[in-house]
Amino acid sequence: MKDNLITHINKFIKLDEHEAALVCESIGQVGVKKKKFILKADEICKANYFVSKGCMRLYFINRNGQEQITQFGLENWWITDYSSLETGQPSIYYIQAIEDSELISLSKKTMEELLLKVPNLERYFRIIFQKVHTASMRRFEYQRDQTDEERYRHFVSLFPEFVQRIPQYMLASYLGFTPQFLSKIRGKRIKS
Amino acid sequence: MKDNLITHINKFIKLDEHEAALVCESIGQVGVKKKKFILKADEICKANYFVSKGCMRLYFINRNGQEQITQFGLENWWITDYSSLETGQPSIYYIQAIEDSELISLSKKTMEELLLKVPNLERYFRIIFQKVHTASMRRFEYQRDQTDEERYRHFVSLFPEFVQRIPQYMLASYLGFTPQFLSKIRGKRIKS
DNA sequence: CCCATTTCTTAATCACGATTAACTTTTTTC
DNA sequence: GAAAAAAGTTAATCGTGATTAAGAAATGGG
Repeated sequence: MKDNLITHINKFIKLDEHEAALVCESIGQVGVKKKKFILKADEICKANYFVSKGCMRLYFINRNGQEQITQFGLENWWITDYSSLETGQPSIYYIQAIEDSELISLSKKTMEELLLKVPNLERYFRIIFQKVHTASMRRFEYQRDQTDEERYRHFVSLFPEFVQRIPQYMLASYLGFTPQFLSKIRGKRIKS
Repeated sequence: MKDNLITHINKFIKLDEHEAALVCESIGQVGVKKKKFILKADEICKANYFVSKGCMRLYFINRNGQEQITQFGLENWWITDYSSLETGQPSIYYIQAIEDSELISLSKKTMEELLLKVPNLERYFRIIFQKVHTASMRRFEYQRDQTDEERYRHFVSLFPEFVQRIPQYMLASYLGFTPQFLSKIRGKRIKS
């Protein structure tokens, strides 16, 4: 499983054997069963998690008591609450497994040490964050340029297989509307 | 003006004299008058820009022909369309000066060369992107947890001085609603 | 295989904020 | 300092998607 991360890193930078070994020493492996949490609100987020298998979700509870999914963590994605991880303040987020998953964990402290031992990894994480930022901008564009219905249809056209993997109410939450509305949209589709 | 960038970098990492000199050699300076553009839609974004003085805005035109501001670039912020910059594809964005501004530009090619000469900068940009990502998440939370009116009042309470610096229609666009609606909100406030 | 829980559907009513349009005020330009 | 352009206001109407509620279907655990 640790190989997945090494492989991923090697897509962006070149690690020599020694560096790869250092990375492997520093990281932990966690198996998470479906519906189990690795972070809950009011806890302090301890690590950054690389999803090597399965699927996670990051969400918070809004003031109406509804879950607001802000991110899915699929294979080869990092997932965490950076805000809590960086500041050491309690998180408002929950991170939960949608499927039985395998994670690689990298605690804040270990990450700092590892970055000193393998400075090359700064480049890896710089590239990852840059990609994440670009994706955020893209998502923002859609949010501003499309109606909820269009955004749903667009998402389905982009990720048809992923849509099958998760309950619809999670997709509705991620896209920013209610399950009832999603059901309404889908109802239309069948009738036409 | 180049000093502003060096100072900013030194807040996060330590550059020695030689490295600072290399950075200064690599970057360009641009003065931009109010309302002038450094990027327009359909152009390819050539550089990343550090705002050392003034204020910029990043926006695109949505399908209804309205400007959608996605980001302001204040002093000590980087601003660019990373998507176009990375892929070399035409941008959909405009980057325009809201005030007379001073920018430091770093072209893609030069940035790549500079990162090889001063690997330490990978860390700087990693940290910057991580901060940007955290800010995006925060913004997303507000988007999902507050009504437009609440988001406006919250923004004003966080950045009262900035709100004075920009036209209201730009703030409305940034916050994702119409100038008319903003006007309505403000009307309420005065009456109470 | 059955009961409990989770997920999805349908429909009626409601509210936030968009749209349209006309007008006022402020800022810029010459 | 006058004319033009840009920015802000107000009000009436409209539409998207929320809310509420009740029931149907699917899934899962023992």
